[in-house]
Amino acid sequence: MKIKRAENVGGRRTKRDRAAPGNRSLGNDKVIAEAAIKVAGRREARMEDVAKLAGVSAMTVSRALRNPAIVTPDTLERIEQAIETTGYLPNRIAGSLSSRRTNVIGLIVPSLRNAVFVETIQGVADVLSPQFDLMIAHSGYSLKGEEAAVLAFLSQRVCGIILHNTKHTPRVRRLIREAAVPCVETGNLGSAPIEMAVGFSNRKAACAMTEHLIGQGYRRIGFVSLPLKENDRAFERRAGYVEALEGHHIKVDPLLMLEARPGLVSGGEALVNLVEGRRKVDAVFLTGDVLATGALLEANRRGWKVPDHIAIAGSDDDELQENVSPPLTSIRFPRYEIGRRAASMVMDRVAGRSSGSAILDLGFEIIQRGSTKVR
Amino acid sequence: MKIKRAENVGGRRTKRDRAAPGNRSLGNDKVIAEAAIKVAGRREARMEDVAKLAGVSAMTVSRALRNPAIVTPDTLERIEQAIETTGYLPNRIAGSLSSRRTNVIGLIVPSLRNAVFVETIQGVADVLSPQFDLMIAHSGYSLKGEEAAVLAFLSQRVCGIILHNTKHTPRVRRLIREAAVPCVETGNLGSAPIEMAVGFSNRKAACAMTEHLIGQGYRRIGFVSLPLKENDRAFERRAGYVEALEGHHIKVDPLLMLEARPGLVSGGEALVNLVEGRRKVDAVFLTGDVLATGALLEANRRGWKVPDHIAIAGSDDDELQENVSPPLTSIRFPRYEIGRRAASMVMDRVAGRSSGSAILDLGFEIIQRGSTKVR
DNA sequence: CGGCGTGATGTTATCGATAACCTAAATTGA
DNA sequence: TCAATTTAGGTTATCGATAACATCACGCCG
Repeated sequence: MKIKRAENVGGRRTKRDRAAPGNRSLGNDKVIAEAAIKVAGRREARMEDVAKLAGVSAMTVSRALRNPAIVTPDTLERIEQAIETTGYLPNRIAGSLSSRRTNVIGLIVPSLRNAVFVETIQGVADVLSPQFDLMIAHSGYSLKGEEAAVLAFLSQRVCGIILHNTKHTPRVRRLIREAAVPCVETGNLGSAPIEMAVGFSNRKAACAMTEHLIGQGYRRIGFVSLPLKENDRAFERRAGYVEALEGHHIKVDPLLMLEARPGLVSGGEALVNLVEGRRKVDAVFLTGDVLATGALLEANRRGWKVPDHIAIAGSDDDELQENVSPPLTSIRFPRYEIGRRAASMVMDRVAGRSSGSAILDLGFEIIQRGSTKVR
Repeated sequence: MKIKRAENVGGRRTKRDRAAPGNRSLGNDKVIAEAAIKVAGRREARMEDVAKLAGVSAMTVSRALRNPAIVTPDTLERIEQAIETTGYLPNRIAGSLSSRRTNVIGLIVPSLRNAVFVETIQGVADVLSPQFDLMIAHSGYSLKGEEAAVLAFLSQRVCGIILHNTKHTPRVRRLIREAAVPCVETGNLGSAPIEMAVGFSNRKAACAMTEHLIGQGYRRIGFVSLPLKENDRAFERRAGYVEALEGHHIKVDPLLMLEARPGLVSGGEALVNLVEGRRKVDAVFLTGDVLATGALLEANRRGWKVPDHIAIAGSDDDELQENVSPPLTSIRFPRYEIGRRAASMVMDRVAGRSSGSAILDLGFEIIQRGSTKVR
């Protein structure tokens, strides 16, 4: 991709070239130039080339591309023709520098390995294209990683940022504010957003599920989440679980609260730990990744009757949880919709169609299925 | 983001500004300027500002940022200090235009909804960052969609392209060749790549699985794939299935070959269609998305013994197929590794560390588990 | 001791587009 | 009918960095 600017051929002319034309053989120079062009391949067409061919100025070509309505149909056609024959491809880098505005939206997710983030990405991508381009980075679940990604995006002068997280380093908050880039945070609603936020309350959702279980008559309810460290989602969910228990005057037992690494196997292990542990449990609420599904599959393997021996509830409902046997009681978050909304909020702000802060709570749904019994 | 260049404040000075300073009150102008700056917020620092503060030229700052080793430690420190106090953030748009080279790699996948593509993306992202930024577009499984994405990427002047697909429109092939952008195609190996390719042969893999089933004693083997239209992966896999049968002189029965939409439910339906159809079947090979898992879950729901009543084999092995009961016999493709390799191939080419075409076959693995019986 | 590489830094022109301003012809309207 | 406005398009300077070349001060060596 990198073409050496050999001999200034077809490229920049230094002052000296013009100032001292006599310091070398002109004829010879031209020969060298043509050879070099051949070696480097045909130089790509610029707007100027298109303009010349169409008999107009570059500015008119620029206008024709961005707002065809303001040029004469006749001129427009000649320009289109010229674009065709030159094979011209607009250079958005140059356009962005000049207009001080890109059409790239930056999106940062904790990881691409986790399907729940991907659903949101798809929502974002569906709404953005084809008007905007999407740049994606992953933070690796770390705040420092997020900061690095934000810095990279700001250097790229993205015109908007979507963060799949609502917890950030102070520097990230400051950088985004100072750059005055439209920013939407998605996912857990709770703390004050940098600017706009769309998502749901993990605390409320976990609280609602726990209350639902209590409502079904369960009293010894285990809770499993991903590790709480630097994971505000898991943290909030546990808070919701505790809140529900306390609200119903059920003792909160630390031995019933586990952290598990992501993965099916890990979910199964957590279930076994709880069921075979020192405390009696009648239901387990596993939240995050595929923990609940893993728990159910493990219960099936061991022949534990679900929900009679042990009830299992999950979160982040997906097609899989719906189709295992018995199907899992779960929480459905509108992840795809969150992506779509986040994208349109950024787009609106970029286009100047909205301003001010905004928080959009899209809620959640408790879905009762066969893995917990109905009173 | 878009700041109006009001009154030329702090911005461009037109010729007239300099040529006719007398056409307005200078003193007043300055007041307006300061007011406007306040409204628009502090103007962002440029390299020039940093340079001035550090008492060097902009070029030295540029050098310090890109190759710190070539500036004096003393100068470097002053520059770092100046960057700190000005809050300078490099403008990569400007840098890219000037150097005619970006640090953005474009990646096009059919869809983000499908986990198998995401695994490759993660591989790409892990290798690319932090040196390169990643731009992602989805084609929506259509060749025209891919073409649009390629055009957008070329306009952004990405320094490399990774296509998760090996079938393209002629225009795409031509555009990428003409732009001379390093390009890697991932996934199905078969046709001649645009430049480089890394992946596996879907045909060989499906053939191997079918032969494996034949080796286990199965003779009436059903085959289910995603719809073949515009999906070279599904197409190739069916070809491999047919090839294996023919190689063993087993009659190829069109009634045993089904196309199914993606999704667990769809896989279950396909299984039922085959098992309850007019033809006897003793094994079904479902390839693509989560069809095989869906089939197994449906068999469990109906109480069909797997593998005694019906054997089930899948492809695109994942943690889920490994953990259902019975665990699924499947094909494992090194998707994450493919992403990593694709990324390094592009990076090498961008850095000029390699050249010429390359095809890398990372193969596959047949994994025998409980859903098919062992002879 | 003078010439000459070498290493650190400065100067200039340029990358390819667009904002802001400008002009001339066409159109309107009173 | 002729000034006022609109329309279509041209001109110029600029966005913020970097490539290529220029320079200048050393230190080294024969």
